[in-house]
Amino acid sequence: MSPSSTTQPKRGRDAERTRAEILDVATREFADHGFDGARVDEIAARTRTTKRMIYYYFTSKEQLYREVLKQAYMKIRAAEQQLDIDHSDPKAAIRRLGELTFDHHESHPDFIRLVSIENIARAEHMAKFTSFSELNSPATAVIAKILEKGYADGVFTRTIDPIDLHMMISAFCVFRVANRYTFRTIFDRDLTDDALRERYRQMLGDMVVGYLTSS
Amino acid sequence: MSPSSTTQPKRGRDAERTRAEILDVATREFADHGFDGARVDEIAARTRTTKRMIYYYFTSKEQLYREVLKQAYMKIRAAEQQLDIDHSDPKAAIRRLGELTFDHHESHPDFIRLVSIENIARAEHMAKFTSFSELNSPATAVIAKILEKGYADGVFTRTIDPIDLHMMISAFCVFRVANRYTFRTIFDRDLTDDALRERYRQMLGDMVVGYLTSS
Amino acid sequence: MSPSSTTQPKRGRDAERTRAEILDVATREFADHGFDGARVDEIAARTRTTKRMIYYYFTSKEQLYREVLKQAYMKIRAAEQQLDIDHSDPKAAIRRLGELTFDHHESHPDFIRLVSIENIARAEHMAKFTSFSELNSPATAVIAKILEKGYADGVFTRTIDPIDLHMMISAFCVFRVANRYTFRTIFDRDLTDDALRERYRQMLGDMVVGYLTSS
Amino acid sequence: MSPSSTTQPKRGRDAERTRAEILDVATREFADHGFDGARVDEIAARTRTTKRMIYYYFTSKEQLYREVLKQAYMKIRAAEQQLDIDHSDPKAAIRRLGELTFDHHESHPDFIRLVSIENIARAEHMAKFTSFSELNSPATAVIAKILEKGYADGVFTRTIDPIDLHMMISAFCVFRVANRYTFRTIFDRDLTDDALRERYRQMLGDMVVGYLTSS
DNA sequence: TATGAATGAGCTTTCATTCAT
DNA sequence: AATGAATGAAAGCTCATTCAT
Repeated sequence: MSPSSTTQPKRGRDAERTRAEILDVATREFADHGFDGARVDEIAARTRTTKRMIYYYFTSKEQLYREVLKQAYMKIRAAEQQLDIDHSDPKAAIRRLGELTFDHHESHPDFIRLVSIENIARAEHMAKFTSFSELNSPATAVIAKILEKGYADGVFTRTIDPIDLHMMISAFCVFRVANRYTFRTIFDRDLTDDALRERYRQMLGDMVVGYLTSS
Repeated sequence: MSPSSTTQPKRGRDAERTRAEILDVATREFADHGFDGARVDEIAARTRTTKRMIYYYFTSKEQLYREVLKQAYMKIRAAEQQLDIDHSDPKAAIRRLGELTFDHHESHPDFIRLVSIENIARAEHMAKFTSFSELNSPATAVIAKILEKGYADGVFTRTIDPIDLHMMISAFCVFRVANRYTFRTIFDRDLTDDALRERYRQMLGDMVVGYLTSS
Repeated sequence: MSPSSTTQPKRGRDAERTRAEILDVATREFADHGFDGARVDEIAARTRTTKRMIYYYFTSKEQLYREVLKQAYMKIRAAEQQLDIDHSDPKAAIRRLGELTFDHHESHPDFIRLVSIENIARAEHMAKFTSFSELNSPATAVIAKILEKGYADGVFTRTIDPIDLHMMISAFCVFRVANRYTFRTIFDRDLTDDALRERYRQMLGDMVVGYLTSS
Repeated sequence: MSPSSTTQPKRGRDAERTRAEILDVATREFADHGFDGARVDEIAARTRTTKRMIYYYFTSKEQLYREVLKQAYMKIRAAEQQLDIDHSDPKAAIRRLGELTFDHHESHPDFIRLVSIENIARAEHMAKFTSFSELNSPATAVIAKILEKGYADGVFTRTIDPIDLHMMISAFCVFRVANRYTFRTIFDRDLTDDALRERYRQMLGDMVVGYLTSS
């Protein structure tokens, strides 16, 4: 319908594809080396376009990084939207949420690296985004519902703020992925070893349920 | 009073002091900006010596970083050696250990930043150290003893590996400090806010004791 | 006259020319001071471009040196291709070849200096070239032909390998140019003095012919 | 006898020994890397003394180099003094001189490298020596005598200046050693190969005798 | 005589960015 | 919309040398 779509459809789509490709390659580069360690030249080299194009589309290294970060969060949040948990059994539900979070972090190490990188930068890049509401995790809403049911049913005896519980779960899941390198070096234990996954997955659930039901 | 104060020359001399000063300033610079973001010029500027001296003492930026990291770990471990916990009441003991860890991380944010930075680098700088045994946390030994007593007394009902429990505690304490910037941006909550400290401090103890006593 | 002369922009553009200019100036700098003694800054200063451009075109000081060396050899070889010698009289022919080599070395002292420099470096820079076959002197082929005719005619009575004869001639011509400074200092004789040129030119011919005809 | 020899004989001798050791190590370093390529640190590292001592004894890198060069020439000249040639047969005598020169150069590649290096520097370091007369090769005097006898006996028919003949011989011997690296790279022939030595040794004699006896 | 500590000056190289069409 | 060529500024690092006793 749009005039451009009829006159130069290939170009238009290519532009979108090029942008996406740059973003994709940049995500890996930033996740691998941090903001300062990332090289615009390297990103360009791994793309079918040139360095000049990166500036053409993204203006600067910093803005490119911001777009990378934004997209990473958006993808994560989109995935979280899918959270479909049966609330009939609160214990099982909160355990299930923990597992989903656990699996999710494990399968998105680049995202976790970007978050670490952003924290090293004191989140000053994020601060330049226009909107944040869209980034707020839908997980907290799910947690809130589960807690509500749990308290109503009397199966949860200790009260906790949903955001705090989200933090507790995240801490466990993030640490395991984010700090695995130094942890392995010091304790000679690979927290992300396949053989240990199930152990930690269950430990998380036990920990959360233990917290909510004791006292 | 000291004889050296009268004989010491105008410049330099105390090589050990100069080295220590460089290390000190470098710790802040690396913690603030990461390895690639840190500037040797900046470190020099904040020291009474020159950039040349940094290379004289530390050979390269990377070796300086390694020394910074090593010293950071050694200081932390030295502090942990002080852990003096009364084991008579296992519940109270493990709670106390959690609090000490909690306080410790809170008061050493630079160390936590360095650890994050090192994990971004996949711990490859640490890997170049000669010895690691000295870095192994004494906390795990303390935990082991507490658990032993707890199981013997029958107050702890769920078994856990000491290293895993150390991980659980660390995850909570580290996340709160390391990820506070992105967390605040997204959830509008400063995890290190003074007003919230006691809440999280207690939450950690409840979480650990809850885990060990439930089931 | 050329259309490009009217449309060309103010700065740069002719990349090939810039490259050639850098190469030219670099040749002199390396020939004058050796690899380690040469200064990239100095090369830049004598060019219409900047130091940055040198790295843009040549990546590193070493690669620039390699290109300089390669080009020097190629120019020399191209000149040797012109060798047009009448083979009818073998004695005259080999004498003529000696003279051409003699003149050639005299008029290319920079090339001889570069060769000395490369030998100091044990030819390790040359070793990084891809192909050498192109550098093989065409002079040896010419020598081979002259020798063949000489032996067939019976005017040459001593056999010698063409490459060895090339070496004998080169040794004489190269030494006179390459070692003239120390020779002059010690023997107070400038081997490249104009007044002596003809004497040495003829001495070379006599030496070669003497070798081939005696015994 | 001297007072110092009785009061601190060890020190005195050590000083001389240290100087000699530095000179020895420096010779190799300069011969290996040229003047600019040589590293004072490296020389110090390979000595039992410190870098500071090098400056204590030799004032500067350049003066150290000059001493190295001077000593190298003096050793060579001292060896040449030994030249003991039977003059009864001029042909055999000049052939013998050539062989001695040939062997001499082959066994002192470092000297030849230093000479090349000095020529790269246009002999400006040598120019700063106080005396040169001592450096003048005694070989020319020997050559002069042999020539004299040869002309008197009528076995040599072509006249040549002794210094020029020395040059002719040196050119052959020096080139073979000095330019062997580039020569091997280009012609795939190692001029200093053991298997070829006798061939070139004889070629030199034939060349010289051929020159002196032809025409 | 001997020396450990210090250093100014300058080197090669890198990097994000913009010019000019 | 797209791009090859160019670049200012600064980074990490090196080197011969001297200070201060």
